[in-house]
Amino acid sequence: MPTPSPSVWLRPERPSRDRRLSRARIVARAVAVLDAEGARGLSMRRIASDLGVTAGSLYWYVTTKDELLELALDDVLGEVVGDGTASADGWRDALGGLARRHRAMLLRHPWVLSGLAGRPNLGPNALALAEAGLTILSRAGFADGDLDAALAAVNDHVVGAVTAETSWRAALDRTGGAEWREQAAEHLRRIAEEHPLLGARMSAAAGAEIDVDRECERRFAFALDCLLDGLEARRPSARGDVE
Amino acid sequence: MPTPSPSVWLRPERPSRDRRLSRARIVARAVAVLDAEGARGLSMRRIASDLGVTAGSLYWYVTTKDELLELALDDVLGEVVGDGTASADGWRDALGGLARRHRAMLLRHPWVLSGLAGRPNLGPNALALAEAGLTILSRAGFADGDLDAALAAVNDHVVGAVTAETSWRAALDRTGGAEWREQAAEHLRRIAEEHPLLGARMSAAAGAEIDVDRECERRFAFALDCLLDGLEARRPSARGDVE
DNA sequence: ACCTGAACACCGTTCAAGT
DNA sequence: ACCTGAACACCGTTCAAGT
Repeated sequence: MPTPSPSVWLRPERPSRDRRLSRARIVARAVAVLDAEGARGLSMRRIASDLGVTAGSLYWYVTTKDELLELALDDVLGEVVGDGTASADGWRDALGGLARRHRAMLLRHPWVLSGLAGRPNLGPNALALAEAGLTILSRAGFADGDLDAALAAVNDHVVGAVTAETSWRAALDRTGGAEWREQAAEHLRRIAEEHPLLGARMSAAAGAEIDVDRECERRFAFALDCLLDGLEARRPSARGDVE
Repeated sequence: MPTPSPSVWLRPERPSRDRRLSRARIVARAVAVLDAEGARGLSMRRIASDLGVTAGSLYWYVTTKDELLELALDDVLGEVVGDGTASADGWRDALGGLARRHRAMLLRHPWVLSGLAGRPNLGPNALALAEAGLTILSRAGFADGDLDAALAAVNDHVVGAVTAETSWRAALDRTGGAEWREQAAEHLRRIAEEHPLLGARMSAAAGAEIDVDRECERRFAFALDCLLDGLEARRPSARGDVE
């Protein structure tokens, strides 16, 4: 505590500029490392050395690496709820846009998915994202249990789709090397024998030299349209829907 | 140690003699440890000591811990494709049943989700599961790109829904202790202030002392029904649909 | 209050050496 | 062929001690 003074306001703020560290700086560095090198590249020691500090000092701001990951998760979730949220579009476009921005964020930070599973997710940005979705759906007429279920349906599709996409990309990255083309082709032949439909789909994809980006977007939009159609059919009323 | 390759499945297993270890025994032990203690509890040294062997010896059968996780993943995927697959039900019940068994498996082995994201998934059971889904949808009349997209839609929903469920459970487990009831209530009050809709939904859930199992099942079925409705609407023809 | 330095109890992986 | 034992280069976390 600094020397006492007649009033807090007569004394300048604590010399906080001397602090080399802060929770925000640590989280920002963690996100940068995760983006650049994935979950494997992240260690407390790495973050500390990037910040010119000892590993132990991080624990002054963060109780555990797990907690740091929770903070990093919520940090990037902040990218989803943009200013486009309050648009006056119909509920379909509004919710679809939210889902697309959510997906885009997960593709920018794929490490999020590897930590989402068993981890609680109650940060301010996660809550704001949920509120944004609930607002759209509530205006569209959903309430009570259907409101929860409708939002969950769209959110779950986003994370499921991006999970599948990153898994597909990982497989392509590893078999993409020229050294493995022969092996991969042989493996594909075997697959086609035992699994005719799958083999046909895989060779169709290989033959068309498919653009993975576009194909993933197409599948994402397909299921999203199915879901939104389903929600539309179950939409009870149009309270607040001025259109 | 075997030569590295892009995926375990592109390389035959090492020939066998009488030996204390085998790939199957190692994978079985890994799955058991993962089920009992989660991904954190798994280490090469732990598996080795469980099998009465040194850590280094595992590398005779497996090139890397990552590859072992690929094998463990496919191992539990084998639980999904049961004998019920070839039932003569309509395509809706058949596909829905497959999705439900998939979900049940993921709930039994929640560690799968934390490894699904960046990992290739080309094991025999993953392929068999895909073929089963393609068979159902193909008989229902889907073909080409819609066939892929329809299967992806259902699969993605399964993994997204279980991801959300495990995350919810993790949050409940941590705030469930009696010491945190006060803190949690205060936090909920704050949430309700800034996020009225979310706050309302959360206190509705808390007030009803909601059964998480049932609620998760309900949401899962809700979105699944939306998807199946959407697929039905997009179903081009009924080739092979004798009904 | 904030950070260092060293320590503790772990990791995955490699590899010569044994059998 | 299969496994040991020891080593290497890491981890997350704690904590007395400094400033």
